[in-house]
Amino acid sequence: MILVNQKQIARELGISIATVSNALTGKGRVSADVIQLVTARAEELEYFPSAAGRALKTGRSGILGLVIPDITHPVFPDFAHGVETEAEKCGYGILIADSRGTETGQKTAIDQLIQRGVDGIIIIPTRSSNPNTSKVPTAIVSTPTDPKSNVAANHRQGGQLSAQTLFDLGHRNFLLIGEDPMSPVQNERIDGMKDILDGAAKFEIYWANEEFPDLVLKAKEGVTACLAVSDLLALRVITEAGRLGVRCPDALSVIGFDNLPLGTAVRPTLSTIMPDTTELARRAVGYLNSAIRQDSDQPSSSVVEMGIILRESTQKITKPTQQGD
Amino acid sequence: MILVNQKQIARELGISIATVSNALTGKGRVSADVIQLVTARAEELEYFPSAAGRALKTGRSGILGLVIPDITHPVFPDFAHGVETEAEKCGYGILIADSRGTETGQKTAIDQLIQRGVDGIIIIPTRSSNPNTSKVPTAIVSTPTDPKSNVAANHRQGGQLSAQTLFDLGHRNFLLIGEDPMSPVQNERIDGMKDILDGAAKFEIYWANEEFPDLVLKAKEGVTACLAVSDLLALRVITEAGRLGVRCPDALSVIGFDNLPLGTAVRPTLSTIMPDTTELARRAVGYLNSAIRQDSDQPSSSVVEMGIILRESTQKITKPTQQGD
DNA sequence: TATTCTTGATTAATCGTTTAATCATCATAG
DNA sequence: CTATGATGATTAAACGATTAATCAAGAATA
Repeated sequence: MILVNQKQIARELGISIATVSNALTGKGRVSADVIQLVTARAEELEYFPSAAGRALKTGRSGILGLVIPDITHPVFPDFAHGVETEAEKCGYGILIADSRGTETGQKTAIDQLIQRGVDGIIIIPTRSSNPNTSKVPTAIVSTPTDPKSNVAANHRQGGQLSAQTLFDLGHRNFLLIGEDPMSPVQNERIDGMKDILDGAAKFEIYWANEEFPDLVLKAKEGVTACLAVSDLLALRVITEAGRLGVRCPDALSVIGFDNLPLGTAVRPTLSTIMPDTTELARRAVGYLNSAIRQDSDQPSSSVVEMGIILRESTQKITKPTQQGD
Repeated sequence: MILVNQKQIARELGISIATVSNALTGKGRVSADVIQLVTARAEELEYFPSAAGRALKTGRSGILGLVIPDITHPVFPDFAHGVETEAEKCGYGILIADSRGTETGQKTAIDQLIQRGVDGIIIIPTRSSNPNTSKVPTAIVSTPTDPKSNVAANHRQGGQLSAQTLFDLGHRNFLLIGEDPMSPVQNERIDGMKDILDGAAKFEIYWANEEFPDLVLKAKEGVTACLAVSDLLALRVITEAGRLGVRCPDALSVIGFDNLPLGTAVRPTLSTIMPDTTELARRAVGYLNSAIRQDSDQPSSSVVEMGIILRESTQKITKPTQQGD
């Protein structure tokens, strides 16, 4: 397999290398027929410009770095997919690096990427970390309350959507379930729920890492709806309820977050609040792209609204809420 | 931010560029004190060798490509994580490309990666496709029955493990549930189950895409165990059973595949057959690495055994099987 | 006819690193 | 005292693409 480069094309056609380059990139002054000739020959020989050669001269590698705290986090695949397709549209490839959730891991991941010559980096930061972003354009995908965030999903609005939807279905006695009270994302979701329910309905908050509610007891107390901060948690609620004889959605409506694949596998299928990861990815890449090109008219931060997918796990309340204990 | 390169270090120390390069790579003949001097100065200036410059000269980019049919496939994250950590150990970065499950997508993804100068490619091929592997070293991660496969998980043995485990718990009347009868992976898993059960127990096979079994009826017919080819399917079985009043695991033991995160969220928690994706990734990278270095003593194909994780969804049979219908 | 413009192509330098070839210096051996 | 070697450093040529500067030749203008 002989390596085919511009030199070879130039030699075969008896012209200079510069003309080949100009013909292929359409930059200098080249006659139409020479362009024709060169592109045809390049096609025949299956010529691909050398990434290294081009990068060296232009100082741009055409590669973006993607730093994620935990590749196994369920939100990641959709996001990565979006980043990848959007990046491709802009002519970029995606180099992934896992920060393993630690701040030092994040630092080395970023350094690695810079070392490999990426043109820019998309970072989903580990909790409350301060990624060093001086050496290369950066897009930070975090939460709306994070001041460093460039792109974020509106978790709070998602929480509002979650609560409002079930409120509108007639529910007035809620269980709000988070997992980790230290998680900013989960707290924002819970805050959004509270925005709607405060003063308008009865509700209790549980953090599953600390204590999981007794669903039978809660049902007896009049709870008819459960708002979970994640689909995994919602799944736990549904199945726990099922085994305890609290029928879902007849006796208990449940809604989750993130639109995981499990949502269509579980019975009843799971209603969920869905961050538009594709849009998130588009904005992150778009932001980064114009940061690289130094388009200064770029918004410093944008927030993506969440949507809802209604399935079987949520339904209109069937019996009036027992307001008493 | 001034770009710091070997030239600058050389100028500052009043020595030649070649000496700087030699000192840093330890290749030519350089006195110990000069090495000391150069490395110290490089450290101070935070010098990083230019990936482009090095790649151009050496013809190696230090980057591996990873082609996956569907980034949202639940097995992917673990695998990608393994590939990434293992690659880093060997000094490689990982460029991901999504083939979108189509053969043309796969072809363009591979071309893209080659164009970007990757040193090798790991491919999880789309169904029964023939990835063109001529231009660059390739490791194909497929199934043991795929003749092109270099690394594979032993799905059949996994199926055997699944069936044997429940057989050993006393079950004699099985439901085998797949999703897509066209999937090689699922068929191999089912074949493995049949290896154990054929002649030793009663069993029926259902493909959920075509028809989902009536679990109440099946329970009445004496079925006590359900072997699903994926955790998602197992989840559906568990929750479907739950809603129909077939108690799990008391009346029905269920086991899945892939060790998805949902397995610990669902109640009862889900027993599962687990492909060792970390090991798979290690072997894929290892294979590719030695293919790149042209170590010819490389096994052409290796198969990774599957393991099992026992949780609550499987248990010893409580009542004797009703053999008759 | 001499001059300027335009067009199309070539030269040569450059990006940062590696590496073969060369050179200078000094020590050792003949 | 000269030849040989070893050592440590330098020169210069790559790698492949891009691009500013230059050049040649024909067309248009004065």
